[in-house]
Amino acid sequence: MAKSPKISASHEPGGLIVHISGLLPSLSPAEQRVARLVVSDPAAAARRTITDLATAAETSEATVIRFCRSVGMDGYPQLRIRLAAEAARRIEPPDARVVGGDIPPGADLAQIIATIAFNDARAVEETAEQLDPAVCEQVVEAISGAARIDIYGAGASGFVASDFQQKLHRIGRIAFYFPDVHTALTSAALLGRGDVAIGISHTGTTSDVIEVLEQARTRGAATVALTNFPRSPITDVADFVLTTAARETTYRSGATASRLAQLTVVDCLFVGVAARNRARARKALEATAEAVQSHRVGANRRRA
Amino acid sequence: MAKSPKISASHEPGGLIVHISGLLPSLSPAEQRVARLVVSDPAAAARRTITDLATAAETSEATVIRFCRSVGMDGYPQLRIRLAAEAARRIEPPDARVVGGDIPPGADLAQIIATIAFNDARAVEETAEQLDPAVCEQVVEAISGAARIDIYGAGASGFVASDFQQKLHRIGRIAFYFPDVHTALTSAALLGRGDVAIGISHTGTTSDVIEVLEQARTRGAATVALTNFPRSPITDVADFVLTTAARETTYRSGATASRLAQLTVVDCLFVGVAARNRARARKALEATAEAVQSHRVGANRRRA
DNA sequence: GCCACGGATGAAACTTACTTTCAGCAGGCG
DNA sequence: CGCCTGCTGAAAGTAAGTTTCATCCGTGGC
Repeated sequence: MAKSPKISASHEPGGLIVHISGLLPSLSPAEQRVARLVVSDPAAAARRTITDLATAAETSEATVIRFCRSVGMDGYPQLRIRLAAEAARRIEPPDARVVGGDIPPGADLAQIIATIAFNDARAVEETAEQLDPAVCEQVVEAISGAARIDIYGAGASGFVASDFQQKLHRIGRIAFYFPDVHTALTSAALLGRGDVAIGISHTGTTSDVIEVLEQARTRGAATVALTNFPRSPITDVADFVLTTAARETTYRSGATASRLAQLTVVDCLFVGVAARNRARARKALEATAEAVQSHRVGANRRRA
Repeated sequence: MAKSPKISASHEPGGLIVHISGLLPSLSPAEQRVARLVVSDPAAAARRTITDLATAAETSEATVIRFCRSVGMDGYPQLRIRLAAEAARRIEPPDARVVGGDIPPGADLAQIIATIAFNDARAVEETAEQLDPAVCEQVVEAISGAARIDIYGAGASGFVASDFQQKLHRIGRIAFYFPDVHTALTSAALLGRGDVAIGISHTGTTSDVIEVLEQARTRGAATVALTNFPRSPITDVADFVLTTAARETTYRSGATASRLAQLTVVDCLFVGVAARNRARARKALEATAEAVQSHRVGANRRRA
């Protein structure tokens, strides 16, 4: 036994494949044939049955088992699983999707999907990373204690504002959203100390939203700005500034990345508020879910 | 695909786990127990023998096999290998953020943010992975050639529907969204061959949306469903099925993950449509951007 | 309320895959 | 030349995976 009673650790930490390659010369001829097959295409080997692999290596099943033991595995099934895992790991990481990049003219849909998803996911992750928990905490506290919450947003950001309003409403907070500037201004004029006003604007330059937020601030409400640009005008009228981290999206992406980033922030605030009073929030959510139940039809189909 | 000449394809190239999550509600109770075990710890499942897994799921081996078939595998060994590969691919996120998991009661805001962002980003990525480009392509083609596009969605999905409508409108496509069922039904009744109707429902069980989509189909329009559950009722009335891959979100997350996933799909379709006629789309977008310019105030501040 | 039906389920029979045993055989050495 | 040693595959044995089938349970029709 040239190979074994040694305490050289059947460790093989990094790569099983590498480990096998290293052991190759110390294996018997028949086992080497098996090893070569395995090393050259681990994924394919993982798919084969032991008989299959034995045949391919022009040897018997017994030899394959011996090979498994030689490389430190308990048996063939274990080897198979390890191989599958190895093979999966060494799959090329996503190709050259330029972050924040444009979509090349010749791109097919699969590429488009990959690029968009990559950028969208990145926007969400990066937004979360740069969010200041301390500021969030303060905003959550303000919202939790507010008598009333006004949320402003125009265009695309209006969707997010509306979403936020709905969320807060569902857990029993008094929140409003106004699709119309004039109504919003009127409402802002009625805010006072103890109320909260939230303005959402990706660019931070939407005059309508800024104006309304400013009005709210004058009246003594705590103002919150949600924007992608920490130095944009909207931040001048905000007590608390929360920023998203969507890279400047090209016109083609439809600005969805910024939308997703905003929604993520909104979700964080929402969950933060809900967490402050679990019992009440849970109850409210269950009640609202119950309410739409009659508008749902039977369950999913079984089988194919 | 035993069910209809549907174009939705048992695709699942990206994530097997995700695929299983989506199918979960369409599985029988015993199979669901198996599925939950598998989803919650794929790596562990891969290590188990079929008998072992069956015991853990408090069921018989036969059910495990049935489960394998239900999710599109040939048998248990194949599932095992795929599972091992999947598990290896997803480099375990360092800390204990349970995917799709609940937020622990004691969590501070920083944890909440991290958890939410992680789940949201994952939903976006996984949705993109399992999207079938071929189906997308067909939908894009249908939209591009449509005389008119109706988009339906209720509640949270209504936001997405509305967003989609606005996007298409911005690049000069004739698209409509109806917040009200009656109006929607009326509109659907006026659709015909060459028109496209798109129904959005996370659960796939929203009767209002299904009803309207069915009406549209009867009138000869091409129907598209966007849902998280590939076997849900809405897919019965759809010519094309597009699925999102948001894991079942806990009540606390406010279902934002599913929203983001839907938006991502919508964005892909939008970009796909826009890419079909770059010049025209670009021009339209520039014109619309121009239009809101007067509602923007001066640039961002420099310095601190 | 009863019955027929269909789907879900696990026990058991069955098949296939994996593992062990063992005898043959090739090469090396006295 | 004969014996030993270690490699090897055939075949036996065991465990894992798969199929079949009887039972059970809920549903809807009469």
